[in-house]
Amino acid sequence: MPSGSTRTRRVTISDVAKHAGVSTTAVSKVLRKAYGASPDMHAKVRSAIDELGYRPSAAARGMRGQTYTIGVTLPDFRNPFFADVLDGVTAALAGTDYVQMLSRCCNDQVAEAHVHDAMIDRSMDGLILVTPTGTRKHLERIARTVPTVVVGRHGTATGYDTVADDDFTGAGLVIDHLAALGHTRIAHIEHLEPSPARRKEMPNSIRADGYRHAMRVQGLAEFIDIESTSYSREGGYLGAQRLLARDLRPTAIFAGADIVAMGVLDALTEAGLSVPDDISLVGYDNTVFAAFAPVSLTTVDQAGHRIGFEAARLLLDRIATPQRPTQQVKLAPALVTRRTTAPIDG
Amino acid sequence: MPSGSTRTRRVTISDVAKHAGVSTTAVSKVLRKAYGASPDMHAKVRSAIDELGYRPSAAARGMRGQTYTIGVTLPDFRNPFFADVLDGVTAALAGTDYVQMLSRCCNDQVAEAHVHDAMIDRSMDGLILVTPTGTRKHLERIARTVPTVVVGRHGTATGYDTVADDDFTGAGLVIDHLAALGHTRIAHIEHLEPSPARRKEMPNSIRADGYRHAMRVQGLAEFIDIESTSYSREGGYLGAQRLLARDLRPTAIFAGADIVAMGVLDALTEAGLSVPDDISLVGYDNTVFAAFAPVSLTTVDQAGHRIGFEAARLLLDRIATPQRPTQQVKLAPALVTRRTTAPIDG
DNA sequence: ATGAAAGCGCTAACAA
DNA sequence: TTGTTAGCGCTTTCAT
Repeated sequence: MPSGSTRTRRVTISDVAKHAGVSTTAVSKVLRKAYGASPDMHAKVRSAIDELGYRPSAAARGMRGQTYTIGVTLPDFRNPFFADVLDGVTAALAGTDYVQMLSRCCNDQVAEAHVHDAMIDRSMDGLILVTPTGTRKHLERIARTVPTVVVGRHGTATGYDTVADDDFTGAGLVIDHLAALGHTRIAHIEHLEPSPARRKEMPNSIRADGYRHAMRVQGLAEFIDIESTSYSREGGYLGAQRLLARDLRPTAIFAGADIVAMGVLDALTEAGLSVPDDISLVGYDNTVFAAFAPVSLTTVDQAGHRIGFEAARLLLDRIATPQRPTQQVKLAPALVTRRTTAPIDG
Repeated sequence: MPSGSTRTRRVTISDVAKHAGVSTTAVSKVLRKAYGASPDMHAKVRSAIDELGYRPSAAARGMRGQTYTIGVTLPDFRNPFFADVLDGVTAALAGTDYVQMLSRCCNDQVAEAHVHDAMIDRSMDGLILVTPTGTRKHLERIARTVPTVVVGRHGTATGYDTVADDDFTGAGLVIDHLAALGHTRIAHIEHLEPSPARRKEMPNSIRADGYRHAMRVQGLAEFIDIESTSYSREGGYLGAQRLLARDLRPTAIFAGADIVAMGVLDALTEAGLSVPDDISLVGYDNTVFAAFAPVSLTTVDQAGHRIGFEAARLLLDRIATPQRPTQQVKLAPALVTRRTTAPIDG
């Protein structure tokens, strides 16, 4: 709000039009690179824009056309994996007129819905929702309102595109690796998924499914052992404590996420157990934390950068062609072997 | 953009007005809790809003009044300290009509300016800039356009409020602690600040000043030893490597930030040195990473949550009273002693 | 290829 | 206390 004394009126499209001696329509066309403006017109308008230091008001644009704003929602700013995703989005948006604005979703359905609403209220042109917790129905409703890409959830939606890591395969990579090292008592700490409907979509559930499947394929069905807590440091700590209390404790733990592995390490340190001598540990995400030398965690790289890049690419594509059929992109994970896994008799 | 088939027109203020049998002005007043609407009017409008599921368009609001959007810019999403700041902002905004939108600033003056412009273009009501790298002049210009609070920079500005940790004192806490443990060869890894103008404002420079000052006070002037790299893991790694190459290597390292300490630990692990037996290490920020059991880093808590909270509080205050004199809030840091520091002869 | 004019959904003077 | 009305800065028909 201009406050009389200091704040000055913004340069508007009509200032530019007047300065260039053309109509506001012409300026608008140049701004949007729309059809119907001669090279001459372009030049005149461009220089007027530069001279006056004009910048279009996104608010005003939003009332009729686009705001050139992409909204991105994240469940958590502490998990460094998401920073990789954001980098990918940034890379895909570089060179376009689009700007990304972020919000945290709080891992809570109501708060999440508010954030989505807030972005829609602000006329954002498209949304990238990273591992949202909302119901399928809610997501479909959002997607009906604004072009949307959902990251990290599986399944085929009718209204939005999805980009996800192939968590099923990723979990398999972990189990195969541990089995090859001679481990049999391989336990898993999962993020509890209370909603049966979402169990088919959420990465945490898929990872647990992949764990079960791979254990069976390896002939280790009888050793399947899952602790359900949450993808958080506390969840890892609690899950590990319970696993250590078993009569025959596991020789390897597959934590569903690096952040969970952090909690596991807290518990193991406390119990005086060393990794990998006493117990092997694998995470998931390949966050910067996993690469940290004193930790050096074996984990699964799910290519956060590429996930973000693909999501943004799909979104721009959908903004341009809202009618095209939805796409599901699944990216292949890769095992990153470090120093928290060792042969069983090593 | 509505695409004909599926997307439906949004409910507008006139729909609500019609439904409630009142004027749009009345609805607007109720929305803004403005003066001049009877309780009766309130009730009628409220129920119409609920029945129709109306939500105001921020774009339209932005053209005349407020957008109820606070823009927050961060230099880096990987440093978990900033998550604490964001939590504080969120806490202060809870219960208000304001929503925060984030953007990364990339630690680059040009990119940063673009982000600031993007937020201004989107008619945000206020900006919280967390450790921006721009010049003082640039910041003053932003503040002349929109109410602004700058976090993490020192000095008295005429146009914007500031909230910062007392970095000078914080560095002193570290040196006093290490000196009390008998250390004399205490080295520091700082973030290089090329601009002389900003050297008086940036937290990194102030921490280095505090280090020098405290060393002198402790009678350790001759041992002052600074490596200039950057506040990043790579910076810590590089700085530590250089320090370890000294003829007489330091017995303690004060890393300017926890993230730097991470890099130092990488280098120490690589060199086969153990902490704190071979060398003591202190960070700055008290991020979650520092509390992580296998690390257990002694560090300085700069109360990120309170910093964010105060910043948001000041901003809302300035939005309400643009003319009030600027304020500088400086928060006292506290040393958190953990397991990376030990007596020199321990 | 260009411009005039209508209108997007709100807020804020002003009138009643 | 309430309603009428004029824009805010753009985009978009629709003439020319």
